Amino acid sequence: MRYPAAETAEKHQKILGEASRLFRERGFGGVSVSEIMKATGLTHGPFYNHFDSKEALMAECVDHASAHSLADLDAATQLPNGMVDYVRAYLSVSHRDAPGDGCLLAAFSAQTAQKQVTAPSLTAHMKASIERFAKFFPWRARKNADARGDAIRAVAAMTGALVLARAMNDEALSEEILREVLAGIEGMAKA
Amino acid sequence: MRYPAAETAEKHQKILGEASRLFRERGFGGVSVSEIMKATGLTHGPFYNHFDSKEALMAECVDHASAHSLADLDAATQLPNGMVDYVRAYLSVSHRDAPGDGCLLAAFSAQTAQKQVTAPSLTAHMKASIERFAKFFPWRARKNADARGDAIRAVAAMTGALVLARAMNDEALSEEILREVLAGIEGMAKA
DNA sequence: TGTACATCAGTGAACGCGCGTTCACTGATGTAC
DNA sequence: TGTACATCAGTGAACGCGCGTTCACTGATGTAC
Repeated sequence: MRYPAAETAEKHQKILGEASRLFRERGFGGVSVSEIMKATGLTHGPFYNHFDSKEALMAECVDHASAHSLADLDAATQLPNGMVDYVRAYLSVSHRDAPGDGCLLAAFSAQTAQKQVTAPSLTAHMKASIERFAKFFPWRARKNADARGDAIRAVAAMTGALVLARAMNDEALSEEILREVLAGIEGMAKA
Repeated sequence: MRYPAAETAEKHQKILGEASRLFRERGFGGVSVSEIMKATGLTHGPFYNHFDSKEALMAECVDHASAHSLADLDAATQLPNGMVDYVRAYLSVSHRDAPGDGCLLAAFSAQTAQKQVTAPSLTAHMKASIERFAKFFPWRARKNADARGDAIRAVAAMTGALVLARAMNDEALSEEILREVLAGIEGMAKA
């Protein structure tokens, strides 16, 4: 049956949101179109009223996650101590345990089978993250400061720590990874 | 037909080697049992003469890759400057472009759908890597040196850099990530 | 304002396909005598 | 040493299943008059 015009756009966003969450939790191959539509509260048929294919959805999901994530990062740049707090939240147990709402670099970077679909957005997101960190993280002042290099090192260490912490089945080690990498980045900030 | 006894063990190893390579290149879900057996030079049927299931093969593959990888790392600990050379090779373009022979932490850590199967081996591999780095990497001497913390930071940064470098579609940025993270770790070594 | 009709998102059965897995069969190898 | 037979890894067709995708149909909404 025909539905109110406003609902169509809403449902498109609902599908995107659910898919973005599920894909980050279980990977692209680990979630079926039917499952995404069920999470949205619909049957699988109308999926193709909204997206051309599962692959097209994946691409939109990476962009969707990137936009939300960058909004959080941009908010952090405007707060006093916001960037350090951002890193603390990134390397927290709660972020580790909530991949569905979490970092897209950690969730999608290793999905090599879909690199063709994800690489453009992941690359753009990486560039944006490096820029925000280079400009807004309170690097400890020093001669010839290399803010961009430090930003890359911080982002790589954060992503690696999160991915590794999620993969461990030893809680103490998992938390130690998060804690030690956090300490290293905090050490790069002004006292 | 029946085959010489020695060939059976050889074929088991051949399957393991091919699967270990393919899984690292394309992920567990990106490679079928048939494809692995074809790479081994057989039809898919006898797979079950060697392994109980695809899942059992995955578990053996992670162990197989870990054993080979730790052998390389242990060799590096015995050479003068071996650990720094190991990090250089790890953060090289050739390692980035050869995931099939490369780091299992980078290849398997983000395969969250298979965590139950991979976590024990990945955790053991992470612990072994941290220990080797803490003990054998030539950390710049200082009071109250925190070798274990430094080792964790180095391994996390290396893994993150490799995963991110592989996910980028911008060659200059990809190489910059490898180069900057390498510079950071080299800076932690004695001059 | 009221009526007749076109629209189109949602339904749910169906499609072809490739997957992991099974199995009856083959036939050279290893073994018993 | 020679013969008869049991072994069992490999073959390739077949299985059930869930996947991504398609489609004829439904029926409340929006529109034309």
